[in-house]
Amino acid sequence: MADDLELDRQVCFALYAASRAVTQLYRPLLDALGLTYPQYLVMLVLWEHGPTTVKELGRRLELDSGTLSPLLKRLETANLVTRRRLAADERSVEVHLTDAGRSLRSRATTVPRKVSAATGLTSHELRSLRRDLVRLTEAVGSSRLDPDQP
Amino acid sequence: MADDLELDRQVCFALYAASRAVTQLYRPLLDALGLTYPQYLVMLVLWEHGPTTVKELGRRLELDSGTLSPLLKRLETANLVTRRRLAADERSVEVHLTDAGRSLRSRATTVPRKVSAATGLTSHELRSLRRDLVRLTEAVGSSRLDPDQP
DNA sequence: CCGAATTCGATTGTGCGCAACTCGATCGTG
DNA sequence: CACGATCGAGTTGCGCACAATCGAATTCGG
Repeated sequence: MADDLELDRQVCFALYAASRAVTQLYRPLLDALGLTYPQYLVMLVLWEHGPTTVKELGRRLELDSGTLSPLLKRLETANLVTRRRLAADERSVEVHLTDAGRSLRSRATTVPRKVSAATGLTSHELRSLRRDLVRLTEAVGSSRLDPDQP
Repeated sequence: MADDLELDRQVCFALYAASRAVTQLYRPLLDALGLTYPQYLVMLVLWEHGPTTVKELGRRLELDSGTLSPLLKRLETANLVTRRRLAADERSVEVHLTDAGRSLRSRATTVPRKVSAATGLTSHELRSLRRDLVRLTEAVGSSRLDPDQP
């Protein structure tokens, strides 16, 4: 019905708009570090876990090599990471922080607090929002919608 | 601190991942209609409100002309919309549905129900999630973070 | 072992998002 | 009315996302 199509903009569009708005919030902070938001996510994984294969980055960030390969190439050009093939499995590439990549961490520590303050939500609301979003992502990830089914 | 950087992936990453997961959920349904998700949003506005200027589409969808102009050109090539300058203000371009664009609406009516069913959330949870997302978007939209401020 | 299937990463091509810019139309002020 | 400022679209350039494909390395089944 027409009503369904009007209502449709409610949750899904809200999610789409919120995600872009938050990315915009990060932009000036990350510009100062010379990073984009996806690049920042990669750096977060490397800061937290150390050397990580491309496959593992893809698993943690839910991104594929078509996104990660050129992104990592740009981080390498920026002298923040290096890549090397694993001796144990020459198919795998492990991403390592450079000294510059490691030292960038200290300049990034103020980012999360600024962002969460700007959201205008309490930490309780943020936690509740996160829980719903994770549930949504998990439920949606296991669905394969068929356009011909009801 | 290091802890902050780990926590940072919590809400913001959840939002980023959920948004992409939901877009993936739409993809097979919209592929059957020959639309991308942003194109579908434009069609929703046109189905609901009729002829709309590019500026008004941008206001409703929070997209700028750099995104909308090429998107509308593709919808025009697909024969779903036409564009014409307003006589009253030659700067403005009004977007109109073609007959094919109007008739696509009936094939889109099943999309919202399929998507909301696949989210695995109750309608109450979806409403609560939407409310938080809208608040987040509004709070974030009025913030301009300065990398040099605390 | 050995050939087929799988895995990993990179590449290609398309379509956003968004900043920065251009250009013509319009508006505001003197 | 003149003219500088502003406005609305469009264009350009860059960096994702993601589907599809490729090639090399590895694993698996017979």
